[in-house]
Amino acid sequence: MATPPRTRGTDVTIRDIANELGMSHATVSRALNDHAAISAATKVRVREAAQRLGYIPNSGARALRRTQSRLIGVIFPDIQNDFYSAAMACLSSTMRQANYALVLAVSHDDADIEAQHVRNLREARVAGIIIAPSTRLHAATAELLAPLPMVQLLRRHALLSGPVVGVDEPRGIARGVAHLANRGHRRIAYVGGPVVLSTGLDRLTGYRDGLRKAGIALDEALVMLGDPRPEFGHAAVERLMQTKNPPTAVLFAGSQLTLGGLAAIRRLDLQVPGDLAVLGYHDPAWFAVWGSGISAIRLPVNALAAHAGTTLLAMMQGGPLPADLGPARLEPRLVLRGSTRSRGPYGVSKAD
Amino acid sequence: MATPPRTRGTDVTIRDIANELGMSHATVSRALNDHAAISAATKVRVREAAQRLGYIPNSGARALRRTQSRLIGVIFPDIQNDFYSAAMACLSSTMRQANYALVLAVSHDDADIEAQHVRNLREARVAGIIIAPSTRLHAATAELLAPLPMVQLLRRHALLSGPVVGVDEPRGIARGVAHLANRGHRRIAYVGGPVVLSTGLDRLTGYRDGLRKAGIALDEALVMLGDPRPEFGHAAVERLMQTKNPPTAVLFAGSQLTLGGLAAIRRLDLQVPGDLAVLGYHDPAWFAVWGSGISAIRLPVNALAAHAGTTLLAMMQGGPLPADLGPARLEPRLVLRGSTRSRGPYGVSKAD
DNA sequence: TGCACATGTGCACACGTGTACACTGTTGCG
DNA sequence: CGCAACAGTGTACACGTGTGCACATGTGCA
Repeated sequence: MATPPRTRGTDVTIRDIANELGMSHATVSRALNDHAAISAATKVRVREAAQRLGYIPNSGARALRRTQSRLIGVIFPDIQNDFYSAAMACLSSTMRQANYALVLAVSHDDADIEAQHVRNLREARVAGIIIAPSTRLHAATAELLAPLPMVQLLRRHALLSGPVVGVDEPRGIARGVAHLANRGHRRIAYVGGPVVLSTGLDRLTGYRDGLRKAGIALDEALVMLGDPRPEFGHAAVERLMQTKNPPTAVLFAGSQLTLGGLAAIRRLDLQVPGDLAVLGYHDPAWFAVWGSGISAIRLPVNALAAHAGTTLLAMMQGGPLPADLGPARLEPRLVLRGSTRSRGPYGVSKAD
Repeated sequence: MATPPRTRGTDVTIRDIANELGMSHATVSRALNDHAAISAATKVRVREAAQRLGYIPNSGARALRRTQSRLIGVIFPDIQNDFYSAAMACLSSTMRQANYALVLAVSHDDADIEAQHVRNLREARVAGIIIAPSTRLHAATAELLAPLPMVQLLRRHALLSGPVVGVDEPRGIARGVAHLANRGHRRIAYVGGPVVLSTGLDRLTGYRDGLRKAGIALDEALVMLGDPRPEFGHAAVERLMQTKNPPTAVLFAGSQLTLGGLAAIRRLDLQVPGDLAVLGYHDPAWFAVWGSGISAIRLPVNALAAHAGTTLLAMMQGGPLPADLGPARLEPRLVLRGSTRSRGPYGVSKAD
């Protein structure tokens, strides 16, 4: 040993490997990156030494050199929402297989928090972004995001560019309305999120379309719009049932709203579907076990997340997007359960 | 302009700012870091120029120099589980305020996937780890984690060191058993996860303790242990109710198990609590709206996550842990609802 | 005037990795 | 035998940031 091993107290570097094997760090670097100009024997020796010394590449340094990190930013308004947590699980698998790590930023639908997250993500030099933008996203945030490969998931925001991977919201809701109308309902209430949200507006549009097609006049008193949290769902149902001409069915355009609405239904001691039929959104797992089951407009969350992830990977490659990737508008599916069963005398009809 | 502005097509650096202001990049660096030896006037000029040019610090380069990143790895077995998604939301807030970003790794309770994640996290030079270790965590993974500041959340693993922030599992379950016994139940079934999991073992211990204190003999036929997913909960209930001496109450030691169990209960058309009382775990939001409500052993998830986060932050500071931080064993709380109401003739007793 | 001292800034190097270019040694061919 | 071609490796610099040290300037005092 001419020079004592470097004892910086920090990690093993390619220089340490080079010293160990008596060669230069350039050779080590090339060997580890499977460069063509390195002999197979050298590669084996280098890999073996790296293993033995416990070498762990420094991805920060690598990113600095390559001006390209292996991080992807995911910006969601609410990770406790079943849709987003399922999407996150799916994205995690997709991205892990491509050797990317996910940086999760929860915005709580607050534009200021979102702005701070975006700033942090840009400082970390993330290679791409998957975002369900907050309702009132700042223009400055949009500007900060503009240069990055980005896919919008479920929600879209006018200030953002890049492909949107979502569902045909109006059609999904309209189908739900049609289903309720077929069950004989004429007074169908709608409880939804704010129309400043793209999803909020699209779903409301679907509600109107559905009513029109069913030949039902829109009754403004049956439309409740507010923030998409359980509390509002609760308040909305209470207000709806207090009117002198209450609805016979209610469509919740969000799983959190459904949750709150069901609490009100329980508090008012209403029978489902006898007193009030319920159609939910997003179909979290517990919908299946609630009472005789809650019918739902189910979003294909896995397909959405997988498509968004694959699209982003393709965008980061830089080439043109393959035909089967890019913006997408998938179809929600109606899942029928007990909460919208026909209003027969005993509520027992199972036929559609 | 003596030299044309550098047009590398990449980001603005402190050198660009220095050129703009006719000073050296060292001064810019010090100004941005609020170094004492820089005049206030210079700091203002530098900040203003940084803002104007759209400078975004490169945290990778900064981490390289400081050998300290602003990333924290979070390793959870399942992000769709209400407990972990709630914990994630809470951690996200805590860490954002301390200017750390969270890298989320979902292990699906698979040691191989977990190992790959840990490897990636170490390559990213995360400053710390919050982990709910997988059941069969590899020894090599433990070794890879050893040098990092780390907090184990909810679950603990023998191969890992560092403080564990969890709950008093045996006590929580024992209280639940006591509650059921007080309601007159003598045949109390237990559906839980595998005992290789620390939580699985602790909860089973609590069940045994609870029975003993209530003077009830353990009936092995009423104990169902398997993997903690809904499917097993479903199968467990079906098997329990097929026996010639079925239980009158069942305690699910996991929210996913409860979900599956309720599906079976619905399928067998059992009345709750008339035919079978149900006590759940984790208390996700929908427990409150299911039927007349599902009683639950509620984990203080926000307190747990906040404590884990704060503890990790303190550990990363490097100093000794303050007295109020470090390992913790919080108390679960019993939340009583309709699913464990007294078995009176009409099941109407609301007392206790 | 000469010196000590405080204040503010620049120079040069370091962090770990990747790569253009130069260099060495070997082989093939005229 | 001389030279070109080639494989394999080393040297040197770059990526963006932080910091020890030296240096310049200004002030107060002997």
